[in-house]
Amino acid sequence: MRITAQEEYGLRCVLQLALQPEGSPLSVREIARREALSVAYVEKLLYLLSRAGLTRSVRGINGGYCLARPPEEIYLGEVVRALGGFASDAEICNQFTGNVESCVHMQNCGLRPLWRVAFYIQSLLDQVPLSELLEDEEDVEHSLMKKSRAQLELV
Amino acid sequence: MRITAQEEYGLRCVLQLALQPEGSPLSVREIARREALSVAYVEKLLYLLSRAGLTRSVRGINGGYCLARPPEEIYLGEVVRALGGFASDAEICNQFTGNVESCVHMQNCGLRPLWRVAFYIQSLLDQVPLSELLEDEEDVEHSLMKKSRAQLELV
DNA sequence: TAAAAACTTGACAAAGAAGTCAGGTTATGT
DNA sequence: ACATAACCTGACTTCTTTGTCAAGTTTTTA
Repeated sequence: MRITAQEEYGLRCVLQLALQPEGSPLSVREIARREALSVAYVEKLLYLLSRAGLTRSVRGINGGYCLARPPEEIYLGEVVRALGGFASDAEICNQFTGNVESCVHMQNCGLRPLWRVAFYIQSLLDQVPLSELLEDEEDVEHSLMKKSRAQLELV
Repeated sequence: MRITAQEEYGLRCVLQLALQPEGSPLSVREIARREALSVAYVEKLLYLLSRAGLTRSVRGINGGYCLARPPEEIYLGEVVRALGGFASDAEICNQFTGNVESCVHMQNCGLRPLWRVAFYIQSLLDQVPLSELLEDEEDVEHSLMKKSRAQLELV
């Protein structure tokens, strides 16, 4: 269970865009400078994010990248998925090398609860907007708990 | 954010041990057969788990591995950490290649909230005992939510 | 006490992820 | 219109993680 390098760096780029005043694009060169990453790598990350519809590029001499939506409407879960994120249920089954009787889709697979845990975590990340990451960090954990509770009350 | 292969397979081994009646060890050969993994790989995984104090080996001709504690007292978080799990705060800083001003330990690092999210997830996993994974899977998600709420009420 | 079954552990090879390169295409400003 | 700055994207190299190998050591049973 790890946050991959690609997710970390990709999120750094997204957060730089979130700090930018709306409507003024930030160039790849500038993002790369601020995060001490190579220009080529930042290009690749933003390509992945744009492909997922999270960022938007402005071409031309004063171009760059913007968020496709305001930071309040972009959720951590989306960013994580765009950057390679969680494996889907189907992918898990395809890559499974073990005996068929233990497949995730079988009733008797001991790991199914683990995947439920993973999906639960994913659903929490889908409730954290970027704007929250920019606020006072002490709030994040508390906010997550509140969201957990809200989810519980629906059950 | 991914569950690594090592975590998945290691947890499979642990769950096999948890299904075993207490006091009767399960051989590496048998675990490997049930999970369709190589004997060598299962040896390595159990070595990691024993090193972390989660399993206990019984040598000799009818030996094998047991859980070091009953399934109710072994938590998912421990298993994940034993298998390579989450990076610590210090490791994150050591491997950080970017500019020093953005280090996790600096006040102005935009990623600190992300690490708080990671730690929060970890604390949830530390509240899920193996015994719960063996029960009806529908319960797991609901139980996680209850635990989130309990944690919230402490704040 | 000897053989067999089992665990122990470091070193290594194969597979996969991370990051780079190179050669595009598109838009802007003069 | 042309030069420039910027984005676009597949192919490639490098590095890390996975999983295997091999050569032990320990314990039990006959």
